[in-house]
Amino acid sequence: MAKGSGLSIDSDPIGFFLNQPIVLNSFPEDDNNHHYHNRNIKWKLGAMDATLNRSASPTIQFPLNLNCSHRQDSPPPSDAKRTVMDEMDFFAEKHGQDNEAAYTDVDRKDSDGPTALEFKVNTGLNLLTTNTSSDQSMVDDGISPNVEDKRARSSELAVLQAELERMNSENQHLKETLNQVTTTYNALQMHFVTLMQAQKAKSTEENGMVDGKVEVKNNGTLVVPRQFMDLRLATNGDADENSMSSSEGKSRDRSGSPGNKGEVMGSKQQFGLGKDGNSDEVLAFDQDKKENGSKIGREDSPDQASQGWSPNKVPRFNSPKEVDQTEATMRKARVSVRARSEAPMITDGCQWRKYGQKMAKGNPCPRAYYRCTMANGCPVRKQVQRCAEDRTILITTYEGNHNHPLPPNAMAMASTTSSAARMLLSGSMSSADGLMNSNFLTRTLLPCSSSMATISASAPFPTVTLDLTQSPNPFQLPRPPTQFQIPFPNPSQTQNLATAQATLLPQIFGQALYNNQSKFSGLQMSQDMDSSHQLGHQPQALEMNQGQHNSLSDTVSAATAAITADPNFTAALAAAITSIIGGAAQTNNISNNNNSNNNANITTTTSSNGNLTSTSNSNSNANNKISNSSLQGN
DNA sequence: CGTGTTTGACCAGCGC
DNA sequence: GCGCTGGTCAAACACG
Repeated sequence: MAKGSGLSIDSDPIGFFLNQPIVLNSFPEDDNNHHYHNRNIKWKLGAMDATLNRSASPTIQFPLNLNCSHRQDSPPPSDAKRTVMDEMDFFAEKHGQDNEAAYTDVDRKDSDGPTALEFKVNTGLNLLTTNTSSDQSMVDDGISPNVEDKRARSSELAVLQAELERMNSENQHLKETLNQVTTTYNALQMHFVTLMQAQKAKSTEENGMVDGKVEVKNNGTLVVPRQFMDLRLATNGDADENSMSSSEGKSRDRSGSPGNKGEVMGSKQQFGLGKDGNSDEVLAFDQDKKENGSKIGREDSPDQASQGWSPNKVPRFNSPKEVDQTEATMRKARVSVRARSEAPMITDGCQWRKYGQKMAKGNPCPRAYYRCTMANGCPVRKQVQRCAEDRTILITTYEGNHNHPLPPNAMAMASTTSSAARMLLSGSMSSADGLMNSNFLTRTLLPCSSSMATISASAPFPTVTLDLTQSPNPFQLPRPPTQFQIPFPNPSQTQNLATAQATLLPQIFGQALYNNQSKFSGLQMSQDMDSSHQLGHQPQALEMNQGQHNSLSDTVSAATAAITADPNFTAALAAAITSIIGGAAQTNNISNNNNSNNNANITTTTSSNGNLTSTSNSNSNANNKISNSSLQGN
């Protein structure tokens, strides 16, 4: 099996081009949609400015503005109503009907009239008119004794202004995000085109896309690699990947000339994405390998491979500060999946190469280290270790995001881990406090606390543990009581069970969004659209529900975004879980479903020991030496 | 022969 | 500085 070089990824050149990290990218795929967002943003900005201006004006009545500003829940206005309404509705794109109800009184009045344009202009005027009754009294009363009212209004006005400013900044942020997405989208589109062309020309040409320089001589098009890089850098997810990969610093240095490698790596990594099936790119990679003189297995192409995932390592990327920070954080984020499995590893759809094994303190079972080999520079690593307490439980800890397309059956786990990691990071980013992470997740995932996702704020890196093992046997999970138990289908094989369960997690996260459309509908829409576009068509995705699959990663990303932004996400998540509980069985096409009682638990706890739950004391003397025994014990 | 695994050695961070 | 530990490297080995 040629690992690095070819694999079978070729089968799906483009389909999985979008990985979690790029999720947002898809969103603009639909031109209409894209434009739509742009418009919204502009509108919102414009409206806000207008509002501010108005507010400045002595004649304007703020109450009206206020109404507008609070209409976040309202849906996107029809074109006729765009003006002020849009401002509020940026997030509520989907809620068509609600909008109507949400419109301010003023708007309603205006809306009565068919004239759309007038609204815009009149909004201010209307305000006057509208408020007239009350306000005018005030104005007229300039003479009136209600000076206090004026003061109250002025103070209110100040508040509103502050609010507006806040929203303005928010809009700015959104705008930037949109730009990124747009950029990404363009890049992807270009890449897609390139790939298509490459496919055609493939047989005849082995063009030299070496290293980062993808000179598309033959195709006459783009600098594919670069675009990818941009993509990844541009998007959030990217940061993850980059960060992960970049983190590998030190060890690499050891093996190879650090200087050059670092740079080379950078470019290469990005190319890693290129593997999507473009044989050309793959070849390029191989060449790189040879040049580097490293084994294939060692993807060490100095780049990524070397970058161990050890938290200590310092990112070498030249990426922007932001990225660095993000990387630093992402690098540390880990997602641990506890699953009951007899197999040495749970099937997550990815290809892994074992690069180490050693005894870990506190666990008689050796810990195995794996590296993703689906792409040369894929920074994803995972540790597999059996639970000391219950050897039937396999603990798989993932770190990093794949920088390459994933097969359908790998998407589930990847999405799950990615989303969990992002959630974790989202919390950390906002709080910048490790402890906050746990709190955040606790709040988010398990408002009530408990056992499905375990968050460890201790340890060098934040870790989220998704516990998919809930067993009927009480002893097996010496864990806190389960708060949410999501009935997962019960595949006949334990291994599948783990995967299957993991598959649903993203849905849960994503579902929260759906239940919280008022703010995240925008993302959702994009996702939905994406799912149908996703650069590609992913024939392979057929195994799972296609739509489900396609939207999976997107949904996860959106969920992450939601978590980050929405303080009320907990409620949304709870609702999502509730809904999923009802429909999980149907939505998930996991075969062999039985109605058994297998449940997946998300536990929120803080382990003192780092990641996984504190295993007992069994053998504290474990040396670093690797024992060949038995991780794979079965 | 190519690929993946094993495993002793090495390195870095951390606590004492 | 020392020891412990986690993580990775890379030569040797195994396998098809």
